[in-house]
Amino acid sequence: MNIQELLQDKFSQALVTIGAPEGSPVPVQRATRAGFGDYQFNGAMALAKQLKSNPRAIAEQIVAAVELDGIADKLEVAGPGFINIHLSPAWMASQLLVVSQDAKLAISPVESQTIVVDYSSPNLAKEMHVGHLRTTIIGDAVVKVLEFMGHNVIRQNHMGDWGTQFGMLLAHLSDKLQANEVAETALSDLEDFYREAKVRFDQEQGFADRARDYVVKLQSGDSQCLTLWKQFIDVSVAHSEEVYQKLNVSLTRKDIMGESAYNGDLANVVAELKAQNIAVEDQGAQVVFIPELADKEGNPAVYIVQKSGGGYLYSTTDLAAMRYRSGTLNADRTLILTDARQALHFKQTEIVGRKAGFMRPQQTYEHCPFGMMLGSDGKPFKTRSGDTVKLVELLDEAVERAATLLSGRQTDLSEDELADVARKVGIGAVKYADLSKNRTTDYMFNWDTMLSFEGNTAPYLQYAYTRIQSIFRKANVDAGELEGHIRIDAPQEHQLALKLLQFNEAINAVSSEATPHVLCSYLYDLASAFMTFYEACPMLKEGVSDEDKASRLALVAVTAKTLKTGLDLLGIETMDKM
RNA sequence: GCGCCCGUAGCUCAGCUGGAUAGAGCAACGGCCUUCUAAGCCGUGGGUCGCAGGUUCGAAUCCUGCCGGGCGCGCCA
Repeated sequence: MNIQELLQDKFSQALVTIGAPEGSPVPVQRATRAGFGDYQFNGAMALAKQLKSNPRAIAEQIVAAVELDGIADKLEVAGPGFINIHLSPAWMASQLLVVSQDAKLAISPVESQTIVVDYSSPNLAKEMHVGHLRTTIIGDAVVKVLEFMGHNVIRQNHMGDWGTQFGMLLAHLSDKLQANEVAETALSDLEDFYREAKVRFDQEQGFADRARDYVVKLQSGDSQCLTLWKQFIDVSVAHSEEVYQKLNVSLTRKDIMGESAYNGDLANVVAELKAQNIAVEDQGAQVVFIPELADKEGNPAVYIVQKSGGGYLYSTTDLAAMRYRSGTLNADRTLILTDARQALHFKQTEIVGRKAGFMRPQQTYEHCPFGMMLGSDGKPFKTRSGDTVKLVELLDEAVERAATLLSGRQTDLSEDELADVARKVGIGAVKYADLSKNRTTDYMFNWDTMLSFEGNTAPYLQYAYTRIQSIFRKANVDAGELEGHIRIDAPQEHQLALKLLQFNEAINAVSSEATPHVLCSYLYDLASAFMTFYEACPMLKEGVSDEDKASRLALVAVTAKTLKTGLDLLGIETMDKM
């Protein structure tokens, strides 16, 4: 249980005591500014209205009734009837002791669920570009947080490895191999390869027909065609694995469940929809009419599950995926991280799938949308030459910039250590820049913002961590062996301790809303509270009492542990020196 | 035309289960290193929270209507 829940519990009991109507809200929230305590209870005003009484008098009654002995030092009624809650330093210290002794930082236990997270899902026909960054790293952070909380998480990399464009690519690859090229070489640059194939498709006589022929053969399981397809997929998957590795993302080959995996089930999906009279034939295609999404004239939305030519669409694949996740994987929740343009599609898929019984009512289907990446001109992000920016290139540039910055600094790090720090700082900066935003609308891509190392950035958090490690080195202590006698005295110690105890609240928010940016801003606040503490509360300087030193080292040890845990969950690496 | 999302400081963004004087970072300006690592700290300036109504003791947050932008609406994914 986190502090907020604990206080809500206490206040809701107090409300019963003073005879408040049943079901009255219990608005406990973090204090909005310094001087208003640590938390506040804001329910007195609304209650006074209902009870036709004076809000300050109600607040006084609640203060008298609430049992916070040992938890809060002081409760004060302020303004129209706010109750400001000042937590007891001794209680906070005792809570920190619990946190410091628990590997999971005393994260509140939850009922373990099976949660499927569909993320990254690149199109294998092309190289991963900056547009894939969001789904990949947000998804990975969400997955790690859920696992940290004790859930059974199943990653699903729903790769785009199937579809009409592969006909063109396979025809082109086939020719390359005929000319004795090796697949790896031919596909070393997927963008170039795609462009070449496209040019031939548009211009070369007979090529388009061959391409279409390949699609049919592929989907009907022609073995020669499948071999060719498999070669292409292998090389392309290797490309994305290179990116995953650079990004420090936890996806592996066993998490791949591409569109092709559902190919054999698509006919069943349509047959079942037809059998249930959910899908009907219209203009030669198999469609589902969705009255729930009708326009004002009553025309239902149309959801096509099979083309008039017999081909299947991504709607069919997503229904098959839904059924697989619900049935075979037995998911309590399914989270799908894609860009916002697909919102309607997933809304429709859910309606149709539920109607068909492809998932159980209590299972959730949660589309987690986000905006597209735009250039500074407000248009979809492209390089000057009009290409998309490859993810690998962005990452390499980030590491290079970090290395340049490092080379200008005084350091006792070896070459290898410098390279390692540059990598962690560069990659961390890129990830944090994206993870820390929660826009469902489009957002601007900016090299300088993305590769910035100052202010609210990953290096700031990494730097806070290394400062603590540096203290431990100088003090010659092992953080794990510190005695936990924390005494909270200075206001900077109080703020830092408070922040540490709120880790729980941040984690909960990430898991329920799939919003890692809450964790980012929590960690930034924490690092910031530490920096302030660091300036104000010396540990190893002359004149510091042994007692202060021990207490502050212990406090800082919990800080380091929390920072590291939080950054790990975000997929951002820490280091001892930088 | 209908639907979804959005409009907060010069820029990029938090805040939106309604709570006190709307917050960060960058940019600008002024301080702080013979150092518990200045990738830092402290401070100053900067906002009719798109506009107008409504609900409320209280609205950036909820409701309605406008204005502005993005996206989506039958055989791409």
